[in-house]
Amino acid sequence: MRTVTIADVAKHAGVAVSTVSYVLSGKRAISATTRQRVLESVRTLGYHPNAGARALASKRANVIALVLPLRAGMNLPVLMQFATSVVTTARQYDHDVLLMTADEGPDGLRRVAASALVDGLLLMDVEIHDPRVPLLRELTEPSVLIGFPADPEGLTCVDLDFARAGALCVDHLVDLGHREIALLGAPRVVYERGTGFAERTMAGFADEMRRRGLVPDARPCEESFDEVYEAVKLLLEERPGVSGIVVHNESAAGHVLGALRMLGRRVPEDVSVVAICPDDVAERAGPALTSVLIPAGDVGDQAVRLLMAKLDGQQVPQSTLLQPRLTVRESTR
Amino acid sequence: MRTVTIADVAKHAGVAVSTVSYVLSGKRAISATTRQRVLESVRTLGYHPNAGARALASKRANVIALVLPLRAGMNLPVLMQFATSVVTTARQYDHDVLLMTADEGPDGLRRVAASALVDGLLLMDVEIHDPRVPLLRELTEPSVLIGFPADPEGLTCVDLDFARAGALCVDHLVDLGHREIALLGAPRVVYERGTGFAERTMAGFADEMRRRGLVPDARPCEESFDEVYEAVKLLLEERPGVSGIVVHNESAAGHVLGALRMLGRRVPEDVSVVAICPDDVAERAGPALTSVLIPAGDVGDQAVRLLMAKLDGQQVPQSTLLQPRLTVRESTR
DNA sequence: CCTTCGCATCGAAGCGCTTCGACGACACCG
DNA sequence: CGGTGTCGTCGAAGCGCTTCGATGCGAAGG
Repeated sequence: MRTVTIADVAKHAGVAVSTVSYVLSGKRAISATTRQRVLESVRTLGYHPNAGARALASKRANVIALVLPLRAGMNLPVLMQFATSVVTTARQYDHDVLLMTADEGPDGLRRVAASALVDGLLLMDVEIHDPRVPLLRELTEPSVLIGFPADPEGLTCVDLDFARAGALCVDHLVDLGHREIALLGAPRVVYERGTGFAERTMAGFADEMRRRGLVPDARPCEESFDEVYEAVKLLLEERPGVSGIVVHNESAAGHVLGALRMLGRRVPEDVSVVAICPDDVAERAGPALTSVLIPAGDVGDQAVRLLMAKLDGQQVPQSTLLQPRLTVRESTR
Repeated sequence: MRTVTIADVAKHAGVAVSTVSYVLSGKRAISATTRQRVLESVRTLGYHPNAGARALASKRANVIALVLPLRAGMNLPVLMQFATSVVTTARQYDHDVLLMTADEGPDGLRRVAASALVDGLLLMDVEIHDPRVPLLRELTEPSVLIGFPADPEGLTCVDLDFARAGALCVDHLVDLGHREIALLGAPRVVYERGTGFAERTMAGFADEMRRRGLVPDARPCEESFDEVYEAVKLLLEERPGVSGIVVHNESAAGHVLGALRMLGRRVPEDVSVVAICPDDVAERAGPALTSVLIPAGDVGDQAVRLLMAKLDGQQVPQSTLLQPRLTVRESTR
C-alpha cells in the first residue's frame, strides 16, 4: 500500500502535478471544471500532502511550537484550557502544534526554530527575567508570549489584565459596603520567581483600595489545607473587622472556605469571599464562589491569532491585555 | 542571514555532503579525524538539519502524536504529568511531540499519519468503544493506547492496574481492622462514558471485599462540595458503622474530608480515608491522605518506550499494566 | 485577418537531506 | 606480485512538493 502522492492525483485527474498543487493552494486561477476533477481525484485516492515535502518546498511547516511550563505548582486547569484553545485555534488556521516543555530552555527553542520544524513560537508563563527572551529577539521566527518580561520591547505579549482583576474584586466588595478587605495571594515562591501576574494582581488590588481611601492588606498564601487554615486564622486575629477576602490562589480557594467554616465565620453572612480563578473551580466550591474569571481559553485563542498575523507579515500590537469579568455567585453579599 | 545547510558544512569541512550526513547519523564508518573536522564545522556554523528535508529523504519525521482528551471533567494534574513525561521521554529518543485533541477524531489521526507528519501515535483516555480504534488497526503507523478498549487484539495498551489499586485500598483498611468499607467513585457520567478505569477500580474493590468476606458498597460521586457533602451524609446515615472510605475521585477527595469534618467525624480517629489520586493532591489535603498513587509519569514514559520499540520494528506486549503503590499518610489508622 | 492580451495549464528546477553504488587506497594473502 | 578484501569517502539519484517562467488558446481589438 504505497502512499498516494501528488503525482498519482495528477495522473488520475489527467493534469500536471503543478495544476494539482495550484488547485490545493489556490495560488493561481484554475477553471472550475479542472478544479472539480482534481478535487474528486483527491477524494477518491485519499490523498494527503506529505508534510515534509511541503515544508521543504514552501519553507513553511504549518506547525507552531507551544512551550508550556511543567514545574509543579502551576495552575493546571488554566494551563490545560489554554493548551486546548491553542490547538483548536491553530487548527482553524490549518496549523498543528508541537508541544515543548520549558525545561528544554533556549537551546530547545533554537533547535526547533533553526530546523524549520516550526514556523513560530508560543511561550506560556514567561518570567520577568526570562533567559529565553533575548533568544526570541534574535530569532527570525515570530513568537508570542503569554505574560510579560521586564522589557517587552520588540516582542508580542498577551495576558489577562491582572491589575484590573485585582481592582475589580475591590470594586465589587466595596460596592457591597465592605471596608476592611484583605487579599490572600499565591504561594510565596511564586512572587519570588517573578512571574509577574501575582504581583500585578496585588498591585491592582492595593492601588484600588487606596484610591477608595482604604488600607490594603495583601499576603502570600500557601496551598495546603493546614497552611491556609493558619493564614486565615492569623488574618482574622490581626484584623477582626475583616469582612471581605479576595483569594488569588486556585488551590487555596476551597480551603479558605473550609477554614472560615471551622473558624465559625459564615460565608457570605459574616465574610464575603471573591476568588480569581477559573469558573469550574468557583462553581465546585461550597458555597459557589463569586469570582473573576481567568479566561485562559481567550488568551490561547488570541495568542494564536496574533502569531498567525505575524506569520502573515502583519504588524501586531506589542501588548494585548484581556479584560477580566466578574461573576457574582453565592459567596459575596 | 541565510540558514546553514549541510552543503555549507561540507564545504567548510572540505568533505562531501554525504560524509557530513554519515557523520551525523553514524550509519557508516567515518575516520576519527574527518569526524572531528565535520563536527567542528557543525558547531562553528551552528548547523541544524532541516526537519522537512530530513523527513522527506528518510521517511521518518522524528515526531510522535500525543492525542489528549480535552473534555471537561478530566483529571488535569494526571493529564499534565502524563504529557510532561511523554515529551521528556520522547526527547530522550530524539523525537518531538505533536499535540492533538481527541475532538479531531479519527480524521485527524488519519491526516497526521497519512501526511507523514508523525511516525507514531499515542492516545490517552481510550474508551471501551472508541471510534478511533478500528482506524488504528488499519494504519501502517504504530500506536500505543493509554487505557483499554473492549477488544485490545492487535493493539498495544498501557495503563495503571486499577483493579489492583481498588484491591490495595481494601487490603490496607482491612489490615487496620476495618470491616465496613465504602467506595466513593468518579462522577456518574464517567461510568456511563465507559472509560473503563472507573469500573475496573470498582470491580477490584468489590472483588477484594468479597474475597475477604465483606460486603462491598460502591457508589459514584459528583465533584461539587454540596453534592459530595450530601453523598457522605447519605452514606453515614445508611451505614452508620462505616469506618473506612475509599475515594477514587480527585476533585472530591478534599471535599470528602471537609464533609466528614462538618458531620462531626474525625479523620482518622472515627473514619479512615484512602484516596486514589496523585501524590500532590494527597499531600495538600488536611489531614494528608493515605493514597494509592496514579503514576501518570510512569505511564507516559512506558508508553513512549513501547512506541519507540515498535518504530524500531520490535515486538511488544499487547498489554502492559503498571502496578499501583500505596503510601500511608495521616488519614488512616 | 492578424495581433495582442489574459487565462488556464504545463514542465522543470529546485528545496535540503539520505542513501546507494562506485571508487581509490591500502593491507593482506597465497 | 597480482588478486581480494576492507575502509573511508564521494557523486548522484531521488524523496514529494511548490513555484517560476513558458506556452497554447480563444477572445477582443484594430
